[in-house]
Amino acid sequence: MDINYDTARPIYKQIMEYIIRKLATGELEAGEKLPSQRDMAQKLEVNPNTVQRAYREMENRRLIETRRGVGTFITESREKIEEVSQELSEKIISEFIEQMRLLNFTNQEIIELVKKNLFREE
Amino acid sequence: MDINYDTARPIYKQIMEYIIRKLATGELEAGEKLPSQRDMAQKLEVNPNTVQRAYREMENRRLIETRRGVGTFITESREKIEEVSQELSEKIISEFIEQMRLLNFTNQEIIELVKKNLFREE
Amino acid sequence: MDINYDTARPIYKQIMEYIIRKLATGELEAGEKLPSQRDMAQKLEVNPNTVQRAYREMENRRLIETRRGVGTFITESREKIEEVSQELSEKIISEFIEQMRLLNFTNQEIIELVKKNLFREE
Amino acid sequence: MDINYDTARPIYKQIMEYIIRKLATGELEAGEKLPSQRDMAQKLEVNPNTVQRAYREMENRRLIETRRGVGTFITESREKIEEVSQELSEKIISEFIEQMRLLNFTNQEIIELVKKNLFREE
DNA sequence: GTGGTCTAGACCACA
DNA sequence: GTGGTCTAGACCACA
Repeated sequence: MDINYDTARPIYKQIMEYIIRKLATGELEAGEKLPSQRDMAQKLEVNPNTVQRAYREMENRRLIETRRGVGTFITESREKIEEVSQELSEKIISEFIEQMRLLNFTNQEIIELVKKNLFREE
Repeated sequence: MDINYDTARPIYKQIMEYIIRKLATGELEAGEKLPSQRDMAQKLEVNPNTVQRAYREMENRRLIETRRGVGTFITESREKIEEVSQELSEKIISEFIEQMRLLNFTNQEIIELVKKNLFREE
Repeated sequence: MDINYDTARPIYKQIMEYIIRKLATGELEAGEKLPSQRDMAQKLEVNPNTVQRAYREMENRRLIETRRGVGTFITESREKIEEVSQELSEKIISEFIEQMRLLNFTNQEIIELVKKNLFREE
Repeated sequence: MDINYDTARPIYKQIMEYIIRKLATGELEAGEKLPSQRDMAQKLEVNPNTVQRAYREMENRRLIETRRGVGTFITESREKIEEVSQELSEKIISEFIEQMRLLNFTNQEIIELVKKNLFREE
């Protein structure tokens, strides 16, 4: 994972999205053990507080569970994982559309612009 | 214009984007006079300092020109306006695509998801 | 005369320096009549208040004299003119040297850099 | 550093030039950490907001990088530092020459006047 | 502890 | 009236 220190995007959110992406793409699975906060911090070269915050927020959303003395685990609930993954992509798409609408682009124009960009980058 | 006071998005950036959007859609034109800082602040119900910061950052980008004692004006350079407008939509689209790619969506899936969302909202 | 609206340099000072330069170079002479504030403002496409301020400051320095109902005149005192002209160039030079010294340039380096720039611009 | 509170020169610009001068003379180097906004403000006896503005403008020019929660650092790019240092002295010299030219001084006269002033001040 | 945003308000410079 | 600078201080986000 590449942490981007320049961007306005907070690091703890980058970590959360990194994990949710891994869930969405199947690289991480239900019940799997996550690296300890300490290890994760070291691996990402990031302050342990920052990892803690990311884990805490994911725990609040019931995406992960911390078992004292044992470690941190992805939830066993596949529904929960599915839900969070969906949420992430839904959010990305709807924010994108909202912003394009503010620029007065029509549906057709939005589709064309997306296509153009998808091809250009190949 | 709707200022969102709750969001993480700083007000001064919201003001900047509001003006850039108006330029992109042609509601504001090259050389046009902007409301004075005080008037804009009153209209948006924010502090004049906040408006000033938005104006100042746009001046640093050469998008607007301020003349002390006179007022604040959109640049005369249509190229500059075009450039900044393009930049805005380019940035929105490429960030969107980048995020979708990270989620392992294929080009085809991205297009389908965009279409689905565009129609659903109608 | 070209007024520069972009610069941080206030217009009224630009007007003052413009007139002092004309005195320094002999284009304007002792006792000569200046354009009325109104005419000057029109010629320079500038707010009459601005011209008034420039005239007022020059009057404070006894460089010009206003005779009510008659007009505004350069002082008759050649010494005064000489003094103000000198002052202007002295000020320009000593501020320049001070700034270069702050950058730790030696006398020799300053002279070399000035020479290089004088030639380059020819 | 001496802040001049009386002058027309804004404090935040004085801070910027102070730092750029330190870069130009090598007292500050690429990658180095700057004092925190609060510390710098206390040291200079100015308001933290004023320091922040100086830092922010330098960040806009990519001269420094700030990381929230971590601190403020000189850019790693030696080229950038070189560029900004050069810019500063270039600007000082060319503005000086421009003003002298307006007073109809010849190249030779400008050089003589500079020399005379450099020696007088010793 | 470190940076970021915002408000309220004073005072100034300029046109 | 219009923009520019600065202070004091609150509150937040992040590491």
